[in-house]
Amino acid sequence: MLDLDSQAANTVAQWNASISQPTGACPVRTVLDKVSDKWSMLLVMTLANGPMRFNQLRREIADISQKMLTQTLRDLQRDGLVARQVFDTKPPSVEYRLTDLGESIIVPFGHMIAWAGQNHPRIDQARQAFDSQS
Amino acid sequence: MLDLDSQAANTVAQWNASISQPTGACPVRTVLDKVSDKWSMLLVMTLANGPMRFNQLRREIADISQKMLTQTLRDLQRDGLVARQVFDTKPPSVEYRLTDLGESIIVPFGHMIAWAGQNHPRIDQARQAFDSQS
DNA sequence: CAGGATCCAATAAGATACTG
DNA sequence: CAGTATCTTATTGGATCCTG
Repeated sequence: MLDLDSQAANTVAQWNASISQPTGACPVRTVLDKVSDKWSMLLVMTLANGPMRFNQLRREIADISQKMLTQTLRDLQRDGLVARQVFDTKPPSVEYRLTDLGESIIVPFGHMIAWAGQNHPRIDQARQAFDSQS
Repeated sequence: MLDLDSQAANTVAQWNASISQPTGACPVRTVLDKVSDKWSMLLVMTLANGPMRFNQLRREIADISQKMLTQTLRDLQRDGLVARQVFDTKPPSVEYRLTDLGESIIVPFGHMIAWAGQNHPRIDQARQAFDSQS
């Protein structure tokens, strides 16, 4: 697979360039921190179905604590992935929606999901083999 | 952009399917845990340049502790992303290399890196805007 | 050289109670 | 409804010492 190899080589090159940057400014880590975060991507994917209000998200996710929901939403807003709109009703209502930037991350994230779907069986198999012989 | 939207829609569909699985068996989480891990992907990318021995990796990465190097390598081996080969010399030498599965994750990971490279400026800008007004 | 075993500090996250 | 504030616990990672 020449195409796979060239993609991989390109990735390695980008990676090498990104790592050699000053600590804390690494753009890759900036993104990976979002992806790796326990709730960020779950929220992004939930909001991919359309704008939602605070307690709506809370019900949708169910096992997220209110603290983590607040905190994760604020971080996503800070990074420009999510927009927050307050409607001055009483009681107040606040709506969250993905920005264009927020929507765009779904695509590369999709490649990870696709890879996960395809290779999860192999990983699972490797784990069982490893665990059974050690 | 119809293509982007259809990719995103497909991703959302895959995601919805994956989440509704029994807790702990979610293939997406399995992969994200690797990606999100502080050292896993750094090791994978380092090994992308070729097989390497334990202390060689240690020097290459420099700021990884011996504990984390051992632990991360074992996890990667358990997941079938890295192969460990012991040469019975004295003192013993152990070589680590990516498996085919390990190499293949570089591709989807590359899409994340590319996204990061393209959108890091926007994220940075959003952060500054957010921080300056709150 | 390639780790194993401990101990300790930092961070992340859950539970709970309260507010405009 | 949409949060804030605080306390406590769980997880992660680093430092250090030891071994075949």
